[in-house]
Amino acid sequence: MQPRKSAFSECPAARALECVGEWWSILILRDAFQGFTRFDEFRQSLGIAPNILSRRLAHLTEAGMFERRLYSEKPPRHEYVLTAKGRDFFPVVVALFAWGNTHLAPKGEALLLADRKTERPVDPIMVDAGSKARITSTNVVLIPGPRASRGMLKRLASIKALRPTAYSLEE
Amino acid sequence: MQPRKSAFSECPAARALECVGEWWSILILRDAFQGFTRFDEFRQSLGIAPNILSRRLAHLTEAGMFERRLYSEKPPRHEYVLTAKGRDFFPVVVALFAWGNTHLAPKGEALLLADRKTERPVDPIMVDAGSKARITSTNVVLIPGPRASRGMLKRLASIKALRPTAYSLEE
DNA sequence: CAGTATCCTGTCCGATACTG
DNA sequence: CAGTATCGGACAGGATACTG
Repeated sequence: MQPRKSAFSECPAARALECVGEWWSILILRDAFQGFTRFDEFRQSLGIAPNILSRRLAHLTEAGMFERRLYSEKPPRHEYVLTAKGRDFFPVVVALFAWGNTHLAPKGEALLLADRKTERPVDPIMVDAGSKARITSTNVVLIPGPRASRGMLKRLASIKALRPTAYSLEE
Repeated sequence: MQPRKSAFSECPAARALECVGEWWSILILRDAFQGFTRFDEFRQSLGIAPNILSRRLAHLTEAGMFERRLYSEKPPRHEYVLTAKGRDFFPVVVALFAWGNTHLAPKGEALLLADRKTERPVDPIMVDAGSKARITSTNVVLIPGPRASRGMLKRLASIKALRPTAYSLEE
């Protein structure tokens, strides 16, 4: 991820990408969610070059997604443990996973997500925590938050004026 | 995104990244969800170089996220309309957005997601469509799907043997 | 086992100029 | 307005060799 100066680092999604925008970052996190914590576990699982893994791990640690923790004194050995921030990234991976399974699985899924206890497959969707209403591109909008800048307010106003059914291809 | 040969393109999340792994792709989609459809709308909104925008738009169109549709005969003008596949990507953007707002907002959010009708902020979470149970990294696992390969089965077995509470940093 | 050190290639991206 | 053409730079990622 090159440094980005776009006015749009005001958008949380854009900021998120500055954190995990590299290809491998997300896959490393995916494996971390499976319980992987060690260098070689990641390396073998991903088939990634060690220098690259080292770089990405360092970056993710710096970004506060992992904590590097000593698990053996001699020889000194570290493991990479997800922080709260890292763990909270889970929905992103799940969303990506679900989308991939629906739209990119070449005739049938190779992998499914399942409840840990019942082992029954789950079908992940986004809902509002309060109302439990499903969140889709048609029923939510962006609104200014407490720290919205002047420019952001203007932008949001102009968006409101947009043809709202732009994404109504074939429906 | 360089071509990846890792055995792990078997994972839907990895395949998804081959589709939208570039930085701009997701931001373009984000804007598309706001109702943007035209070249210059994207260009101005993102502050992206036209050649790059052209490339990304072509790639996303090829990947089946957008459909390029003629909206004016003379002069010939195209707009980029989200397909069903593209629209289904929304949860990923929302998840990214929510995570960014929680963990990267420097004292207060500039933007919030809200219900389109009531304009009340929503708090996006992942749940199982059936049971409505919340999906977290601790209560779901990967299981083999109908098309799981031999290698995948072996891999999943080995994961099961992993210390299951690896991500229990400070909790 | 857990990395670091080098070298190399690809390409993503930025800037800019130009066209119907 | 909606792009294409060209050039250059930065860096992610690959391959490989080496260390405690």
